[in-house]
Amino acid sequence: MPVPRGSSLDPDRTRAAVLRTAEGILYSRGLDGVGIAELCAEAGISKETLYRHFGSKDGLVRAVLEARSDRVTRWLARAAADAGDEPAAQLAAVFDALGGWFNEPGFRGCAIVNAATQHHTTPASTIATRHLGRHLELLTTIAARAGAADPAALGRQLLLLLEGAIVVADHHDGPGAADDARDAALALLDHATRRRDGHSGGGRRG
Amino acid sequence: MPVPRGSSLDPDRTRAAVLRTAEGILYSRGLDGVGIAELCAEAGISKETLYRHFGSKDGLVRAVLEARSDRVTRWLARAAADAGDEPAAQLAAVFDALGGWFNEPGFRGCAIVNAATQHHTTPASTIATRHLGRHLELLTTIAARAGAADPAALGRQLLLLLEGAIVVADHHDGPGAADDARDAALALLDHATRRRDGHSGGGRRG
DNA sequence: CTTAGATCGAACCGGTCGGTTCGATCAGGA
DNA sequence: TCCTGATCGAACCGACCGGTTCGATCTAAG
Repeated sequence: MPVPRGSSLDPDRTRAAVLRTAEGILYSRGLDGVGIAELCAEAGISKETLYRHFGSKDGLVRAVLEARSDRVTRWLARAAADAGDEPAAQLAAVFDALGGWFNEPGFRGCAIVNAATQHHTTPASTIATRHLGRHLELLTTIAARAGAADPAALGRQLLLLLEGAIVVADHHDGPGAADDARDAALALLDHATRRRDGHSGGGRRG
Repeated sequence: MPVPRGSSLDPDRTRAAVLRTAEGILYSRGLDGVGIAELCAEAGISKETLYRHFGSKDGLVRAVLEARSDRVTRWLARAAADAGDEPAAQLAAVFDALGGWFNEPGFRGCAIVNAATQHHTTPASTIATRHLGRHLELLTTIAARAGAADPAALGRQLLLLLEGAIVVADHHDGPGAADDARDAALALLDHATRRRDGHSGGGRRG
C-alpha cells in the first residue's frame, strides 16, 4: 500500500518522501532489481512527478546515495562522540554501532559500496569514494587523538577493518564480524600507541 | 572478435572456452550489464549451445563463479606456500599477492562478492560464503602455525583485513590498501603471538 | 558412406525496462 | 473567482532482455 494518498502538493515534502521510500527498496533489491514504475507506485507518485524531481532513474539513485552517505556519516560520528573523550572507547563504540546495524533484519552491506559495485561507471563510484573518505577521516581523527605514531596509517588500517567487517557480516559471518573488528581495531590501536618499553599502552590515561 | 572460428566440436573444450570468455565479461561489466546474446557472440557460440551447456544464464554465472573461486583459492594458497615455512612471511606474501592483483588494469574487486552483492537471492550468495570460508581457512591455518593464542579469532580478524583491502582498493585507495593490510596483519599477528614480557614475538623460531 | 550428435544462425516469443507525453484533477495565491 | 503549477493515471514508445525453436551445417565415429 503506497502513501496514505494525502497529495501533499508540497514539492519538498514529496521529494523527501520519495527519497525515503526509494532508499529502502533500492537497498534491499539492488539498483537493477526494481524499475521506476514500481518505485513510483510504492512512493505513491506518478512517473512524471519522479521525472521532474530527479530527471532520471540515475538522478534518483544519486540523490538517494548522497542522502544516505550523509546520514551514515553523521550516525558513526555521533556514536563516537557519545562514547566520551577516550579514543579507545570511541573506536570501540564505532564498531559496536556497526554490530547493531549488522543485527538489523534488512542488513545487506553498505548501500553505497553496493551501488558502486553494481554500476561502476555511474556517479555511484564517486559517491562511494567520498563515503569511504569520510569514514577514513573519522578513524584518522581518533587515531591522532590517541597519539598514534602514524595516525594516517592507523586510520587507513582501521578503515580496512570497518569495510571488511561489513563485507564479512554480509557474506559470511553475520554480526560477529563487528566484534572481531572491534578487537582487531583495539589491538592495532594498542600496537600503534605502545611505548617502546614492555608497558601495554592505550589504557586509561586520563 | 570472437574465437578463431575453429568449431572444435569438443563439448569439454567448448565449455571451458565459454567459461573463460564469460568470466572476463561478467567481471568487468557486472551480471546484469551484459546479455547472453553478447556473451554468446564474444565466446563464438550460439545461444542454443550455451543453453545446452549451462541451462540458463544463472547456470552459466554459477559455473563461472565456482571456477573462479577454485582458482583464486589455489592462487592464494600457492602464494603462501611459496613464501616458505615462516607464518609471518606467508601472511605477508598473501597480502603482497593481493597487491599485485589490485595493480592489474581490470581490477574491480572480488568477482564472487560482487556477484553476491548484485544477486543476493541466487546461489551466488552460497558461493560467496564458501569463498570467504576458504580464505578464512587459509588465514586460520597460518595463525595456528604462528602459535597464536586464539588462531580462530586471529584468522577471522585477518579475513576482515583481506576483504576490507579488496573493497578499499576498489572504491577508495587503489593498490596501497594491500600494503596497509599487510602491515596491519603483521601487527595483529605480533599482538596475538607476543610473549607477556617485552619481547616482540612472531620472529624466527625455527 | 552413413549416421549421430554438436553447433550455427536466425527468427521468434512474451515480458520488462526507462523514458515521454497528454488530458484531467486538485490546491493555494492573486 | 480565476489562474498557476504540482500531481495523477494511463497510454505509448523503442529497445533490450532471457529463453525457445528450427532447419542447415559440419565433424567424428562406425
